[in-house]
Amino acid sequence: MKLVVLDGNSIVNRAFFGVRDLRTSDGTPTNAVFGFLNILRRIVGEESPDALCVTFDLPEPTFRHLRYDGYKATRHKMPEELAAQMPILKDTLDAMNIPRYELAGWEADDLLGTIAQKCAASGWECVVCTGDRDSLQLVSDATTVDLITTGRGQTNTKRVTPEVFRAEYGFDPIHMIDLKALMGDASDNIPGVRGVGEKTAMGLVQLYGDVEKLYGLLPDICQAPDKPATPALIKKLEEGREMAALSRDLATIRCDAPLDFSPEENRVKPVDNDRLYEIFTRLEFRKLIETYKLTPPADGEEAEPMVEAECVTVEVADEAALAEFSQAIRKAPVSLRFSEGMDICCVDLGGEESFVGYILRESRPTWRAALKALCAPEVKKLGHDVKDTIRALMDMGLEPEGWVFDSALAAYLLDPTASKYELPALCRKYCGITLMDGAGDDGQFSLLDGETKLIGRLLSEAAGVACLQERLTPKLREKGLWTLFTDVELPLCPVLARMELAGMLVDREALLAFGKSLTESIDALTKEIYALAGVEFNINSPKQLGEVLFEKLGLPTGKKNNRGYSTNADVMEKLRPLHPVVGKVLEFRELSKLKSTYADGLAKVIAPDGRIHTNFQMTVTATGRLSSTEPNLQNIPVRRELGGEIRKMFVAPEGRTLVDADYSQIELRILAHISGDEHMKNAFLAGEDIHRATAAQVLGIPPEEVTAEQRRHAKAVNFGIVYGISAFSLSEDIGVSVVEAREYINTYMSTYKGVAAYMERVIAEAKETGAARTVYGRLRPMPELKASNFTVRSFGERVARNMPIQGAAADIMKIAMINVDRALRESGLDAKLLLQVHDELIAECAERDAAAVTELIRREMEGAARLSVPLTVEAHAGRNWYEAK
DNA sequence: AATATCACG
DNA sequence: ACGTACGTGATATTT
Repeated sequence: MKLVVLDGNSIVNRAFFGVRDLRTSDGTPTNAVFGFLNILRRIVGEESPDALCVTFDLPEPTFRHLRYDGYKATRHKMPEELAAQMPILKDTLDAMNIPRYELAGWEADDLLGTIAQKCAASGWECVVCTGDRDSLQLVSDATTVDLITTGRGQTNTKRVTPEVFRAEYGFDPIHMIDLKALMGDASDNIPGVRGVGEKTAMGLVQLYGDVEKLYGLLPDICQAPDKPATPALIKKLEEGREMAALSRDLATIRCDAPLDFSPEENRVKPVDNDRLYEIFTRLEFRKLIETYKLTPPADGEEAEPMVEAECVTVEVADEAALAEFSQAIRKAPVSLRFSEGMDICCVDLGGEESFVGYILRESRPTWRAALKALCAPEVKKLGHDVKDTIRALMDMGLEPEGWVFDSALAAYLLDPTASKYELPALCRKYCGITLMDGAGDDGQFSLLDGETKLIGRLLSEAAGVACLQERLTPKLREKGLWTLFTDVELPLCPVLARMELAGMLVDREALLAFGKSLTESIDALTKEIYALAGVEFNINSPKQLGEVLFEKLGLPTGKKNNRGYSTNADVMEKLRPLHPVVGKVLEFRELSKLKSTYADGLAKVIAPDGRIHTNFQMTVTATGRLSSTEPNLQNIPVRRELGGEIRKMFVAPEGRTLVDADYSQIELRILAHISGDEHMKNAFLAGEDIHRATAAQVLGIPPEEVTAEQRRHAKAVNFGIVYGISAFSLSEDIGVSVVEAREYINTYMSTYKGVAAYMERVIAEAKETGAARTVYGRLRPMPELKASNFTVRSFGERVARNMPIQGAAADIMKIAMINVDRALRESGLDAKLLLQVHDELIAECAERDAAAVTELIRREMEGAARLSVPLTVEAHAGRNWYEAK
C-alpha cells in the first residue's frame, strides 16, 4: 500500500512562481491553484497511490521560533496574490476529497515526517512530494521523496530513494542533518559552523556521517581519506561545537507531531462532482472540468433521477415490423438519435409506450421506408441539434418535417452564455440522469460488441431527449421563450439546413490565381521590409516585429500587451509617418491575411461540387445571432479594396445570378423603436441619412452643412451608443481628446433624451430581473450586473445596453429568413437562400427571375417586423457577391 | 493551449 | 479611481 503526501506550501509556491500569470475574467489570480492541480495530477499519474493527503503550514509562529529567534527570519512573507489563492486551493482539495493536515505550532516538514513515520509503522510505503530539499532526510526504505522542480514552465519530478540519494551525496539520507549542522542553511537561518562550507562539510559527513562521532574523534580527523584535517579547520570545528549541536537540532525534522493520522483514512476517494464543478467553473478551468469528467450539478428540487427502466427494443427489419413502427410513431412525439455515420437510427417512443425503442439499420431492406415514415409531418419529432439531423436527412434525399423539440436549442434559449450544450451534460443538469455512453469501465455493457454499445448509447440518448422535453418545456414557457422556440428557432432549422446544403459557388481558378498574385506581392514586400529594417525576421511574429520596430529602429511604443508592445494596426497606423517600413508592414499584414485566411483557406474547403458549404451555428452567440464556421462566411472581406476581390470569387453558376439584400441601419432603427426617442424616430421617418442627422442635431446646425468629418464622428457615436459608449473609447476611435469625446456624448444624450432614458431603463430592468431581453423575449442572463468588481460590472452594463438591440436584430433576421424561404418555395421561382451575414441575406436564382426574387426578398425582409420606424432593405442582383452588394 | 491579430456585422 | 465599445471565427506564432 502506498500513500502520497504533498507538501502543500512548498508545491503551491513552486506553482505560483512557475506558472505564468493566470486570472479569471474578474481578475482573481488562479495560477498557483492551476499549477498545484497540474503537479497533483502528475504525481497521482506517476505514483498511482492508494492514499493521498496534503500538509500545510499555518501562518502562526512555530515552536522553532521560540527556540531560536533567528530561525526563518529571512523567509519572505507570502505574496498577496498567492495568499489570495490559498483558501481557494484548500476548498478545491476539500471538494476533491483529499484530506489536509495542518497543526498550529508545527511546520509542514514536521507533519511530513510524522506522516511518513506513521505510514512506516503501519507497513505502508510513503512518498513525500515536495519542492524542498530539506525533506530528503526523510528518505528511507519505507519513504521516498519526489522532488519537484519547475524550470522554464516545465515541471519535473525526481524520485529520490536511498540509493539515488547515496549516489548523489555519498552518505545516507539521515546524515542530511549532520551536513546542515556543519554547513548551515542560509534560507532557513541555520547557522552551522563558522568557516565550514559545503565542500568541507560534504567531505566530513561522507567520512564520519554523524556529527557526534566527528566531534568524538577530534582532533584526529581527516578531511579526505588521505588528507588529515588542517589545524585551522580543527580550530573552527572546536569553536563551532555548540553551533553545530544547535544547528543539527534545528535541521532535524521531527516525526512526533501530535497528529491523529492513519494511512487508511486517506484512501483515495472520488471527487465531489458538484462542488468541484462549481469551483472549476468559478475559476474558469474549463479544461479541467473535462479532464475530471465533471458534469453540471443537477438542477434543483424537481430533478429526480429517472428510473432506469428496461427498454424493450424492436428492430425494424421486415415489413411486419415496419407496419407496426409506422403506426406507433404517429401516436405520440418520438425522439430520434442517429449514429455519426447516419447508418443507425434509434427511436424512443414517448407517451404511454415510453419504454419501447425502435432500431433502424441501413443494412435492412426497410431502412428507407422507415425513414420516410419518420419524416412525415404528422410524426412529431424531438431531437438534439435538429438542424444537423435535417441536413443529413435532406442530403439523403428526404424532407423531414414535423420537428417539435430540440434539446440543444431549448437549453440555448434558457442560457445562451453556456459554452456548450452536449446531451449527456444537459440530461444530468436538467433531468438528473446519467446517460450510458458505452465507454465507461463500469461494466454498463462491457460484454457487448461495439454496435450493440452504440445502439445502447443512442437509445439512452433518445430517452434523454424525451426527458429534456418534459423538463425544459415548462421552463421555456415560464421564461416567455416558448414562442421564440416554436415560431423562430425550430422553423429556422430546415431553412439553415437547406442553405448549408446549397452552398455558395466559388470560382476556384480565379481564387487560386489571386492567391498566386498575392504570393508574389508578399515576396516583394518581404524583401523591401528586410532592406528597410536592415534585418531579416519573421514579419508574422508580433514579437520579432516589435523588437525590430521598437528596439532596433527606436520607434515610439504605444499600447502594451501581455508580452511586450502591441504592433496592431491602430498602433502602427500612428507610426506610419515615422518610418517607411511601417506602411510596408501594414501592407504585408493585409496581404498575408487575405492569402492565408481567404485565398488559401477558402480554396481548401471547396467541396467536390465546386461550392463552399458553411456550417451555421445556432447555439453559440450570447445575443441570438448565428455564427458561421468551417469556413466562416460571415467575415469575408469587403471594407478594403483588395478584400473586395475575394467577394468577386463568390459567383452564380452560368445562367443564374446572386441577389444580395441587407437591412439598412437595422440596429439604430431598433434603438429608435424601443427607446421611442422622438428625434431619432423622426429622422428615420423622414428618410434622412441618420449619421448626418445625428451630427446636425448634436451640433445644432442644418444637415446640409455637416462636413464629412462631422458625419464620421456622428457615425462613430451612433455605433458607440449601441455598444455602450465610453468617452475614452470614443476618443480613441475618432482621434479626439477624451474631454472632447465626453462633451460630444453629453450633448448627444441631452439631445436624444429618449435614448438616454432608455439606456438607464434597460440596465435597471436587467439588474432587477437578472437578465437582458429583446422585445421578442430572447434573454441573456446577466450575473455581471451584481459584481462588486467595477470592470466586470461595467461590462455587464454595456452588455445590458447592447443585447436587446443586437438580439432583436437577430430575431428579426431569423423571422425574415423563415418567411423568405417559405415565400420563395411557394412562389415557384427557381431560387434559394445561400447565406446570412447578420443583416444581409444572399440568394441565388435563375437570371430571368432576378427582379422578382429581389423584390420578394425585400418584401419579406421589410415585413418581418413592424417597428415604429420604417424597416428598409437594400437589394441588388449581380453575377458575383461583390457586384450584388 | 494561449495569444495576437484581423476579417466581418 | 477603476479600464476602456457589442458580437463572432481563422490563422500564425509562441509556450
